[in-house]
Amino acid sequence: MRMSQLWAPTLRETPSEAEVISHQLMLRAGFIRRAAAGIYTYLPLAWRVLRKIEQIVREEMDAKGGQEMLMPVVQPAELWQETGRWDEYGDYMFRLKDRHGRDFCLGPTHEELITALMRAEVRSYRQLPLRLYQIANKYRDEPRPRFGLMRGREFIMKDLYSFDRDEEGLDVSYRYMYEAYERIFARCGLTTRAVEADPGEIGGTANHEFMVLADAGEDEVVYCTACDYAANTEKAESAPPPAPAARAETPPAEQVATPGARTIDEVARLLGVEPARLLKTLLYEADGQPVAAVVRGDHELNEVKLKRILGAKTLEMASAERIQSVTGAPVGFSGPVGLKGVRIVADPWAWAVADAVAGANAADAHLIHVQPGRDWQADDIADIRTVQAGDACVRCGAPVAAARGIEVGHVFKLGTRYSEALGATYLDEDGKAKPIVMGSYGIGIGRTMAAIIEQHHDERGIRWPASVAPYHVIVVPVNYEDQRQRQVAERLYEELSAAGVEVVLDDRLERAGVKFNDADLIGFPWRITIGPRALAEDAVEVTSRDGSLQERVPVEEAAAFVREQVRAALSA
RNA sequence: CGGGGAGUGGCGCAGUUUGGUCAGCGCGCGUGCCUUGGGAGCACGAGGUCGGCGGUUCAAAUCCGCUCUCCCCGACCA
Repeated sequence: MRMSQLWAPTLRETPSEAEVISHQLMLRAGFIRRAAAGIYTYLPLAWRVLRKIEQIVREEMDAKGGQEMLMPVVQPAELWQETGRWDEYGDYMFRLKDRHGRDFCLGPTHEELITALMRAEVRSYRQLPLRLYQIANKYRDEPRPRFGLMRGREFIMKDLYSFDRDEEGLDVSYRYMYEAYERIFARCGLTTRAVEADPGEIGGTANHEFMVLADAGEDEVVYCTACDYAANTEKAESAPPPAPAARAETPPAEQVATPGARTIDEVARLLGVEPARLLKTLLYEADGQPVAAVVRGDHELNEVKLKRILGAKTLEMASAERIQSVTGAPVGFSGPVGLKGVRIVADPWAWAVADAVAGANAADAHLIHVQPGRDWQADDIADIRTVQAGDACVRCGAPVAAARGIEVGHVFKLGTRYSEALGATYLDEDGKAKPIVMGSYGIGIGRTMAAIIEQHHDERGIRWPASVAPYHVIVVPVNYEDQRQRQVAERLYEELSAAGVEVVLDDRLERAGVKFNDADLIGFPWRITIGPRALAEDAVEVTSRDGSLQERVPVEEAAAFVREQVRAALSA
């Protein structure tokens, strides 16, 4: 490809809409353009990268017995009504009606459709297992599209569904996918970490998220510094508090005035005690019912955990009015002592504070010398706090670390939730109809591209790993109008093309600086520079974008040399 | 949805407080000359219903009302 022909509209300035580096660079390097919020056109360079990622995904899916297919984007409402997700999805789903007024949606995922397919087609255990996948657009009307391709409303996803006879079969499919994912992301040049995750609404027994560690990540993960425990913070477990020593005598609880002190910090400072001695009491409404969650003053409540423990469909913080009516005190003075008509959930660490300070449920007052069991009771004592860096690992006790992550893949054991809802059964050897045991495995293709950029860039632009680079090499004659330079450039371009190397010739009549900057911005892994300095010795300069290579190579050997570099990198 | 911010040539922005020589700057774009090792220089030039609708006024980018879109912070997910 000649640069004069390649449509890569690079921008000198960063469009103001872009917040994270991958989004900025994709815009600036001429990879994508926005069509609407969260909806993008992939320009030629991006499409080449996406196709390469897809190809890696295909190869690894096929290697694990996956078979590619393609399902419709437009899906009938009936299937979604059968599983109840037509209502559950709410505004999240793009909906439309056909000319007859029948309801459809743009598929946000394909469990319903493919399970209905299995229901219609699979009769016998002899037809199982099946692992079917597609790479297709998904549609989710995100409340807040963000960060370019990181969170779009239309996005490309690989989704594979496994269908097995039983749990053992599912275990095999799951392990296959897990292994395939590790290979896929490694081949894309990504450093990922598989973490345990909250299954959310989809349900199921086990699931892992594949996280790319990057500052731009929307998730937080914690991982053990010693063992291999790693989990999404929303699900990560805390090690329980050490068993209390012989319980010291706590003086009787006593109310003290704390005028205006509402926050943990304010109360701690006013009373001269550590935040860890305080009880933080947060009031929520779970499915409309008031709930008090008690965590230690220096801990954070984890709403996902609380929601799961309560088994609630909705969970939101109570309004100031609600708090006033439930506790009899304004916001900032709630405490578990004497709370009536409220379900109290206490974190074990809060429950373990023997001589605590808590809100008095009265304006401008707190209680000191509060003792669990004596002064207050909990309806549930359960892990509801957010793990923090430095906490003891739940598995081995070593300190855990925290990092931000981008979720690029998610593997789920679904079990029989969908097959039962939709009646997808097979006849087993014993002649009995049994629900198919399912798994679901997604990879965000566009998000993977964004994540690669997050992990591979510098101040000049993108630094594509060779495996997914839109092109491998750019040939840059410093001055294309110079006869000699032009001849050498054209020759190398042809030799490399003939050798199967994906090469771009920058034949534009631009100044060298412009060409170098575009090359760095777009991120070609290798550059061959043809200029008077090296040419005086019948040589050209070969450099790699990551800075690891910088060599003067004779013109005669240049094509072979670069071809070998590319070959070696691709087979690595 | 709640809270904040922004819509002015392709991109980045000024101008809005205090209506009236405010349709302006930089980059980009076109033509010519010149130049060619890290986004050169000179000259000429094209390009904007100031997001939209409606009001106030002699006069609106500027004031008022409505509306659309986008971005950022909180609850979801590949």
